Amino acid sequence: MARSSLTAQLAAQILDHIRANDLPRGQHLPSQALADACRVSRAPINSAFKFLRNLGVVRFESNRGYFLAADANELAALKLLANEEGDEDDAYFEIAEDRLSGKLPAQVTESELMRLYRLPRSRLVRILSKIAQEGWIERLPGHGWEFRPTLTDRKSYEAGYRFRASIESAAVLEPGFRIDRDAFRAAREQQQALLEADLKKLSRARLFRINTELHETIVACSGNEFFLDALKRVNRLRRLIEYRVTVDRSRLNRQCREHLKILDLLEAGNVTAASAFLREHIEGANTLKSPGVEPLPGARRKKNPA
Amino acid sequence: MARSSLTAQLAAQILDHIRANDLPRGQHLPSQALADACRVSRAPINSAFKFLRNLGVVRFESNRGYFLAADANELAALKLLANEEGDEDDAYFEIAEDRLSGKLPAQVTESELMRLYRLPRSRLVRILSKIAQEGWIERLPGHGWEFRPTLTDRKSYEAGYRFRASIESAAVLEPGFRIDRDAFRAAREQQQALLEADLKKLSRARLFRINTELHETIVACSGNEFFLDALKRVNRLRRLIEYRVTVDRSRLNRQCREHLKILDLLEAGNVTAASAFLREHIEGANTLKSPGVEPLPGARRKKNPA
DNA sequence: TATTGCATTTTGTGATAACATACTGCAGTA
DNA sequence: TACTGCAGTATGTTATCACAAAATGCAATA
Repeated sequence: MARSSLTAQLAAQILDHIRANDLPRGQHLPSQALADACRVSRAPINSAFKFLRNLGVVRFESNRGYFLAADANELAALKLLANEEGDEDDAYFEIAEDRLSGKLPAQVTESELMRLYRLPRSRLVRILSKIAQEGWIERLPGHGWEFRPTLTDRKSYEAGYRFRASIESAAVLEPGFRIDRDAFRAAREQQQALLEADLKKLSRARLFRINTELHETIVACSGNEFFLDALKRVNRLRRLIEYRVTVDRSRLNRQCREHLKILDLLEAGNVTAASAFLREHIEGANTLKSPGVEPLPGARRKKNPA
Repeated sequence: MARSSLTAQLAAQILDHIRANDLPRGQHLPSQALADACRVSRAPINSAFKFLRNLGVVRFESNRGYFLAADANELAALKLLANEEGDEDDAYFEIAEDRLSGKLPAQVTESELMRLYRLPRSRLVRILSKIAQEGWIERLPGHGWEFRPTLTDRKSYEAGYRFRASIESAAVLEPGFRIDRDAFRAAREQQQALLEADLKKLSRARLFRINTELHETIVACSGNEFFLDALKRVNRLRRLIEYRVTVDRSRLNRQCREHLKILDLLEAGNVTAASAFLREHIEGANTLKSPGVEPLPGARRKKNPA
């Protein structure tokens, strides 16, 4: 189920919904209610239900609809099912990977990419637009696209850290900053769990996700969507790069403790201290990591003089 | 020439190039050199030359190519030709206008928009992607798109100001901050000219552009592309909104003087003071303006209970 | 020797049609 | 009365084709 069909997405969303509301076994699940919650019509919801029925999550009764066949707790294990890496297109990651590893030159044409990744134009264009929006590719005025150094350049990597330090420390000082108690509690539990868990066993992807989620949760409390958007944008880029960075797992323990301290400071209402500490925390993370990212050749468009 | 054909764009770029390099009358203009500079092949460059020949800017000699028919100074007046609002799609502005004025509901479908604006799907999709990237529309999981409140909400407007204040004041403190002397001189001249000009005669669009250019010039000096990108993103949104805001022209004079003071502080190497003053400057601009933006009805997807 | 001119190849766009998917309203059912 | 089931409609996706635009290589020329 790697493909990002609407059905799979919705199935995951339905599971989340069940867990979030802690629904009991046997609970009726009206299509329309779910449809409203997911902002689609009943059709794709029903399709997702069929999918979940095959998994034994829900039970079907003719003319009565779908009913929960297990309670919320029993579904915990299913979380990973369709969710890891979410709604992202596979080809997107392939392109990112190939660019980072240098397989893709700096300049490419659409048809070249269509051939390479066996994509229909529509999908490719959507992916390229997304990448352009993330800032690491650019449409040339004539034909073709050009990768920008953002992804592959060491300096950009560090610039991203400084940017994060700035906006995150500013975000907690926003006048509209209000702590989201539930989110904070969840974040705290997650960090605690991390401290106790075997850090060596967690995948990089998971570690990264937990880390960024914490930071984004904090910035979301600012009530200023511009800060949150900006942070999410940097993090989307980082997600691609951090895979190639050697994770210093010995630092993770300290990182968790710092995260908890930030939550403490914020909950104590000490936003000034939290702001300063956030900055330190982020800048510290940068200087200690050593990205294995080298500048890429970046082939010129025209023939090079030999 | 409202359409953004590559030819027109390149013609404008060629004029810029001539002016920037202060080329003398009679100068030979090799196609390939221009093509390289503009990152396209000779074909569209030649097409742009043909266009410029009709305007009398260049002269043509068989088998020898194009030659400049006037010197750089004489071209000053031509600047406005294809340049005002640049490479933007007209339909983009229509959609923005209709959304801001409430003609477009919160939820729309692609074909609805195709009909309304007589656009082929490809162009519409490109526009919508751009808008999505700017953050004021969002793809629904099923069919259709939903406008986000970013554009129409008063609180978002103010959040944007605070965000700008944060990133701009942080940007000048970046370790890589280096003043771009040429850009600073140009900016200074422009502000001076503004002080002396009849402020009532300048169009809003022009005032806005000059203002944002100054701020973006400063942030560009930070050498950190994340700050610049973030600023540009907010400004793209602001551009759409500020058209509906009553410009307080009595404030423009003070604004110019503040701009000059910021440049002074930076050139004196006093980045700390510049940073603080930038923040004041931006936040001051916000509290004094009164946007005529009201929250829009934002029609629900499903039937509302009466 | 650098540049143009031109023919050829490649790329991207718009239009159209076939198909899959999503939406909606209403009759039927618990 | 609230929901499902289903049929009809609308929407979006993919494939394909013809055409326009851009890129490229090479002969001709200053």
